[in-house]
Amino acid sequence: MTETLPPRTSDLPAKWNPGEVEGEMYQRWVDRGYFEADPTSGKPPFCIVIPPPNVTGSLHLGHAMDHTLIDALTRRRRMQGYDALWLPGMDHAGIATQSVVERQLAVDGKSRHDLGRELFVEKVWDWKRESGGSILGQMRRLGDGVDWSRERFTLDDGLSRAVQTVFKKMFDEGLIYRAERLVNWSPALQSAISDIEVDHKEVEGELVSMRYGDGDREIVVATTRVETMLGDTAVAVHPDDERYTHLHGSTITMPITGREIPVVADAYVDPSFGSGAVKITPAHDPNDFEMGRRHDLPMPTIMDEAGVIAGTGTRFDGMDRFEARVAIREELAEQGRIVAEKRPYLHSVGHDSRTGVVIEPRLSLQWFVRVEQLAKASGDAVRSGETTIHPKEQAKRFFDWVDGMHDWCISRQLWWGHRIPVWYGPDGETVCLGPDDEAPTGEGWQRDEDVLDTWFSSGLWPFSTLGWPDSTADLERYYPTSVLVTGHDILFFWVVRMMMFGTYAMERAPFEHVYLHGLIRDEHGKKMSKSRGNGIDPLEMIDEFGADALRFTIARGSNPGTDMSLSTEWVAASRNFTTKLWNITRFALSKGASVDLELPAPADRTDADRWILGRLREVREETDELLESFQFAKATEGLYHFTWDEVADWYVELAKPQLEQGGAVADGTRAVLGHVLDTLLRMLHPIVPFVTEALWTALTGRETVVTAAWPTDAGAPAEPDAVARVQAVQKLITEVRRFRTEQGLPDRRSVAAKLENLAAADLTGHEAAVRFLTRLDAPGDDFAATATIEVPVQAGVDAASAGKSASAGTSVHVELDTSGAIDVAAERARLGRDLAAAEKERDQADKKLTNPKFTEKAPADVVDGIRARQEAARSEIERIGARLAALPES
RNA sequence: GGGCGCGUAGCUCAGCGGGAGAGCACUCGGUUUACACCCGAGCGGUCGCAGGUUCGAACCCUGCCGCGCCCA
Repeated sequence: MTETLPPRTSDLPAKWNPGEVEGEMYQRWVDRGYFEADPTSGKPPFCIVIPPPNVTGSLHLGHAMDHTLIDALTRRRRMQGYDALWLPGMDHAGIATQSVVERQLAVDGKSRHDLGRELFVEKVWDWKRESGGSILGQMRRLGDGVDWSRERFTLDDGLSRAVQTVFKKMFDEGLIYRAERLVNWSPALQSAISDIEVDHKEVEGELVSMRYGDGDREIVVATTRVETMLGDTAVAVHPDDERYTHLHGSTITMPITGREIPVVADAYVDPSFGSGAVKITPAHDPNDFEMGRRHDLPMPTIMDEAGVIAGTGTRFDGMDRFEARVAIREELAEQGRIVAEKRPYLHSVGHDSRTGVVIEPRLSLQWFVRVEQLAKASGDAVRSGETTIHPKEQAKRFFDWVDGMHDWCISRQLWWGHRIPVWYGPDGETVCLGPDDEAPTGEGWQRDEDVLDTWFSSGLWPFSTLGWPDSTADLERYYPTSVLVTGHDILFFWVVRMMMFGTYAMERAPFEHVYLHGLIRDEHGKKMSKSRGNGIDPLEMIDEFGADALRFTIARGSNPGTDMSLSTEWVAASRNFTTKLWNITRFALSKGASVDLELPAPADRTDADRWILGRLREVREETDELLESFQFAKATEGLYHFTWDEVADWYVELAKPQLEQGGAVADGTRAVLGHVLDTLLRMLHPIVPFVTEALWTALTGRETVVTAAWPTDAGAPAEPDAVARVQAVQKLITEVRRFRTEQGLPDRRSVAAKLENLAAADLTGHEAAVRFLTRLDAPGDDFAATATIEVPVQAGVDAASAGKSASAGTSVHVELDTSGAIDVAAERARLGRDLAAAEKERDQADKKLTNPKFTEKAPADVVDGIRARQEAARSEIERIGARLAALPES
């Protein structure tokens, strides 16, 4: 599999230009079939189905987030030796897609009715072929490692068979029924929609109190929707409300229509709200509908599908509902029937989430899924642990939803979608057909006109895409899928439906894990929206910074349970990271780093080698743990800091003198560099696939990192003494640099220095590294120290515990010849700051240690730790005090 | 109204019982043969407020204030 190619070291350009490389690289991955699953492979299966994007949609940051995380999971599993399948596809988006084509027709002044159903649907297919699915091309830009050979579409033949099969099964088992109900009706779409497609928003309306009836048979009712009075068929009062007892069983006369409507007694009415009497419009309000059923009231519909008043026999027929609201109020006012008006009156109103139009509850004949049993099975799958929801806080939302779910209205008054497979016969027959049944052809048979909610087919996605209802090898192997990754805002849309259908049709929940990520917001945590103009186009980010930079930003920000902020600056910072990775690899290659060299034997490793190999192992283990628990942000952050702060800033720098040294040490350094980068690039590959592919193939001369093995044994056990010595060296270097900076000694200016006490500090052999990284020259004959830095190092502490020479509290002395007087004020200030810090440290320790309760009750190791800190602080204070005293008067 | 979550450096966020951290921004210095998409050094915080538990609280508990999301 890893055919060896000639080393490409020399091909590595000075700069990483993602835009020039990514497209071609992606195509190569696809051509070589890296992303194709193989059910015959004998490897363990791992499967993720894409949360199907909408065929009309284009890639936005929400997708980018889904896809980055899914791709990271899938690529890692592939490297771990799984037969990894990420199955792509789209849903047909009934309403959205139909609307697109209807808008095109409208340009020519036509409607779908001018074309007729068959021709219109053909037109939509034409649109889909020509313009639909642009998101698929955009997924390639992101680097999605999907199996294109298994791409599916909810309206393709196989998935349509699945829809019809499950519909018939549910119909036959009484889980799907048709009924005249009050549904959420969108006058804009002229279709029913389901509960979750309705957004409830607070709006400023009006509360109008008006008087019905006359004389001793009058009653005051209040409403925010005055126009519905045309459809009132009763006034309800509480049975025990003495104000209205005399009216029970009688009728009152309606204004405008002149109809006589009954006064009914019903305990649902809250006598303390308003007048205690409620107008009842059963065909236009859910509560009134229930009341109407209880009292067997007539249910006249007073509007047409577009929300225009119709069939009331009043002059308001033909008026839009909002226009009528005003007109009727004005007429009632003229009649002196308006008792009170409260305006603005803040109340919650349902809106069609797609068009923003106010929902008009409408009495109509629709198809419903009886959800009780399905919802319970879904809840049980999570309760039993068959499916685990991450983060677990989200499980409660899931339970609340499935436990209180209403029947699901699945019919839509559209043409684009899966047409309901029910035929009505001339003698009132109702026949539901499966996909292989012959449709009745006799005289008078008619097929149901409606199509199914798109989410009916999306709900089958985890198994319909794998071949169900046929029992295919893919279905057998990849169902249930391993993980579903999606935004927490989608929980009720896909996740619940997929869970319901999976537990029903497959008798197994469709996912082992559900990972719900947060949403992407702008740099100030605000929701991105068109109206705010703060949206970021992921494709523009890819153009400007490369796909890896966008992916890295998203992965780095994706903390479970929280939304993330994103801005151009942050993507730029991620791009900087890929550049850093590029440069350290390029440096290593230029110095002959290789994966083919043997790591030096443990005894031959330098402290820097031991340290970085130990850190590599720790980071690898942490990364594994974090990725297994969907903690993408922490895993990514850990790799970022390891790469930049440890490998680049320290190991690469410490490697320079080692390489300079030549011989076995230099060879060992080349091997360690090769090993560290090999491992690091593999670990980063799932997150930043492109740059790691370019670098890893250059480093190793092998074909691809996509199918390279995930590191399982890289690095070496941590060696505390080596770690301590490297930390001591780092501290020493930093202190010298501080001194140089504050004394205004430019980096390039050579400063002669003597380093003393290195041996006592257990730092023998590190002098070259210290000199190299602090630009300190060896003392010449004319050396005359003008300043001294004393750096307490703790190298000996760990060495002592490891049985070596104890040298706790040792300081390294650096004597410098700055060729002139030093800036005493600067030095005094620097020492003063250090002294204050040490005194604060000592005071805190003193306070604790003089508190007998602390020494008695706190664990011994904590007390010991504080003692050690107190000791260190005291000697530091003493040391600084001496230094200050030794400074010349300023 | 119910539920969930969040208030930590200028901004965005980690930390969730024993030494206040990161990225970005900012200041100063730097044409160091991997990198200015960079390097080095720094500045910056009564961890929302008030109580409580504890030897010890950013972290646990209670209340309050402010904010976000979901559901009704």
